Amino acid sequence: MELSKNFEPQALENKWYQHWLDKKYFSSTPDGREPYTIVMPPPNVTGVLHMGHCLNNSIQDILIRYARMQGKNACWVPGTDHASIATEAKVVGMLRERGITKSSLSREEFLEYAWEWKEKYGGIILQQLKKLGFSLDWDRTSFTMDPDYYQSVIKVFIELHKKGMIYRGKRMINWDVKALTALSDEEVIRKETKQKLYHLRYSIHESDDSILIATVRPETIMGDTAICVHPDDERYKHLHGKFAIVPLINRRIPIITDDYVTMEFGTGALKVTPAHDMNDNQLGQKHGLEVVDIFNDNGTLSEEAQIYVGLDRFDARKQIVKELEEKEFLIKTEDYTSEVGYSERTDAVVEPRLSLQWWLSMKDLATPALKTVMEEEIQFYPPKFKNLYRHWMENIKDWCISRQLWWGHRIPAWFDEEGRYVVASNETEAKEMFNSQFAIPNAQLQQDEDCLDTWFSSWLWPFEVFKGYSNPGNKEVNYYYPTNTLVTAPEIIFFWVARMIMAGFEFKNEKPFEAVYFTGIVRDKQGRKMSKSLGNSPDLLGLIDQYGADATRFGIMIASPAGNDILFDESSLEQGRNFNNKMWNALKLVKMWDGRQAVSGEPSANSFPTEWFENRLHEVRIEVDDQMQQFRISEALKVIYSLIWDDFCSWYLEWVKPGFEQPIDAAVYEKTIGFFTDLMQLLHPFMPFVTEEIYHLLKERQDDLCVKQFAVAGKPDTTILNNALLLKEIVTGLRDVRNKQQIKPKDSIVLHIQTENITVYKSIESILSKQVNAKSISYTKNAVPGTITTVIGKDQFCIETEQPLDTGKQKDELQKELEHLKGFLISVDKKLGNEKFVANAKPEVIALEQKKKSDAETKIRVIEESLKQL
RNA sequence: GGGAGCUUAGCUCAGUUGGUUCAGAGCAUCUGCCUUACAAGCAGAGGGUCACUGGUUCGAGCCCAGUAGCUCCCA
Repeated sequence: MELSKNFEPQALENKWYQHWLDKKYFSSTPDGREPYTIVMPPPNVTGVLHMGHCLNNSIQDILIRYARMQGKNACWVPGTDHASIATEAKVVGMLRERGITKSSLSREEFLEYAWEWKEKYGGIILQQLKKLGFSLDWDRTSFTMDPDYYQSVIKVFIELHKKGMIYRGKRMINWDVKALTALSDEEVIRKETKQKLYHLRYSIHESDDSILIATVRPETIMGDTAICVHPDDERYKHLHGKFAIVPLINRRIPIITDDYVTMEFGTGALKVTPAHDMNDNQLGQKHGLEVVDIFNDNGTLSEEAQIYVGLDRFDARKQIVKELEEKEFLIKTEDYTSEVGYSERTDAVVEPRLSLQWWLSMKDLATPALKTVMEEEIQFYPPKFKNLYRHWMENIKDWCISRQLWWGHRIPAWFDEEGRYVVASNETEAKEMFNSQFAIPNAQLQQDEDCLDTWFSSWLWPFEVFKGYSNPGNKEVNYYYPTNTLVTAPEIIFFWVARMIMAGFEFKNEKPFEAVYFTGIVRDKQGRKMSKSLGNSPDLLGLIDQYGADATRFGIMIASPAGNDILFDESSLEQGRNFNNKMWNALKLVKMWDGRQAVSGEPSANSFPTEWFENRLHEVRIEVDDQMQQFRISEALKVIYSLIWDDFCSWYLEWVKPGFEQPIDAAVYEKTIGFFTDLMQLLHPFMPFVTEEIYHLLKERQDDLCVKQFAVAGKPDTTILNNALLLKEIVTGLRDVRNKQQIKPKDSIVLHIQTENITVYKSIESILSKQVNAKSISYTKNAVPGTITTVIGKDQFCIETEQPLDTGKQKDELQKELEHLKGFLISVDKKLGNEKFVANAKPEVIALEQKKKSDAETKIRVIEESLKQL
């Protein structure tokens, strides 16, 4: 069989993915095995694959594949989220391109377009995930607006309303004047913005006096209902209890005092506009101020403003500044920079606004959800996020669950013309309720126009993907719920994670998952978050084409410690690609031995490498198990990477490699194939394609690596592991000497070893001579004159070479090491001489120090002897 | 203003209850190699006052306090 020069991933990936699907390896049904369940954080239907998805889902795939290979019934559920704001924006955009405005359509017509859009584009991201080899149970693909799911969301609303937890309330909200919707705080992006601070003169009622206020929003003066100063501010004490006159509209407003005001800022006098500023609103409530709302929902001035009615807020600002200036109310303008909120979706400046919205009371929901995390019934990885979570949960605010959108779950509330309402699952039921509650038969009812916040549906995800709410107690939800692990980004810890935990307890009486693994945020080389607007996200599909899916997975995982941001750099994908080639070439080497084997008379001759590697595998298996249990996934990958590249390729294969055109011992060959197989299995969850391919090329097989079960790791033999460490150390040390003495790789040496441990050396002699190109190895009691001497461990090595010796250089090297050792010995002696150390330290620590001492002493003696010889 | 976190090699980061022979990896750098699996490679090497200052301890990169710089979240 001819193997290509390098590993070529492209064709293999599709082949294997299709094979796995055909074999239904990713499908799960409840059975007697222990389940291992992950529900995928559903990406937006508007989404296209980006680095965040790649990282997030790679981790999930690794966990799922690892669990599957451990014999668990692994179930990974895919799906998408309807994303009301984002999707509605996309649909509106699509309609605009076709020359259709949303307002010209009925709700039903609009939704038809929206579904059309969803059917066409909504599945793209799921298709893209297949490219990365993710082992999702596709038959379980869910969508937050699937019919059953939709009904569950509505029922949940009704249930919570019945419990009195949902209410309507006028609240200050973040209003997006472009999307005409309320935004949660989290959907508002604060940006440093250059503005102007206008100093305006308000005259005092029935007086020639006046007061200066400073504001960045002069267009809101028509909504002013007070001026507030600090009670201790000497400048304004004479004005306490008086009234000021709002310029241009001449409204009389009180001058109030509150220590909320910062005396040093601006003029120390604050105009209070309760309808249009969060802080002013609180101040207004505290002081019982009038509320004058001067804006329409699209950000234009309303009748209440009296002037400039119908003009946009920013145009109005310009006009008003001009008029204020002309009428000499504007005293001063200065540059000022502060944070302004922008809509995440439309980038419009967010308008704080009073609005009648639906709210969910959170206090009772938060209590068990906080407790379960604090008591580690749900574990956070890394645990530092517990603090953040606690802080948020302890200061939780009610959740505004209504959105002024059509795409989503329509709020099941019916109103009559007088504004009375009932919450019901349909209109018929609503009419009955109107009859019984208000004694109005056959009322004329109108359903609420608004939709529910998307998170109000996705918080049900962990159980509703198994129909745990719509069909409670069914076999599937009983088997898979609670799920095992949630993998998500820390930025949605409040939006989603916290709320899923609340929903779990509220509707299932049980936590939704056992552990939450928070990934980092993927940033570019300069540390900027990857985003569409910055255009700094790499083309992921392009990268997969270029490097292969395995290399892409490797590249993103190797640099991704739990919970820390990762700076994405293409060079780590290169590293992944090189790793593929390394394994591919190792395969080529091993395949060369196929059919070139001999049954050796003495199997023990070559037993050291195989015995060592077997134990090394045990050791690493245990380590990887431990790392995986702690979600130290990139560490686990690093350990496997180094096991394959360094231990297997660089050491083991070199040790067992036969001479040119020589046969290999058949037993060693068999073991080597076995080791290679074990390595591929260990790496498979991380890099599924290349490992499956090599698995099948190593040997004719009927089964697939994808579902091959891990054997239980044996107990490693430390003696042989330590002997190998010694051998490696000696080889490296001698190669270093060769390098420093400029002995050409092709020139052989004669090695004399002075040691008390000849038995160990005998077992590694042949490997040693091969690795350092030694013609012969002999053992000696005394240093050999005319040789290069080096000390490794406690043993002395004399290197005989035809090269002329540089004794000066040799002496310097030995001298340097001697000094270092002496210094070291002093520090160890000091430690051992310290009574407190001997009294307090653990016995094994003391024993260790004593070993250090005797080792150092031996080594010093050996070096001093060598120096004498020179 | 409140809260959280970070600062370890030129760069990006590991470093698990404080205790191996002066702190690890990848990339980058330097030296030598076309050695028959691999130059996308092999064999070596250099490089760090663990931000700073104190404290606890026999012992601190790790624990505590303070200082400086940076980042994020909330108001």
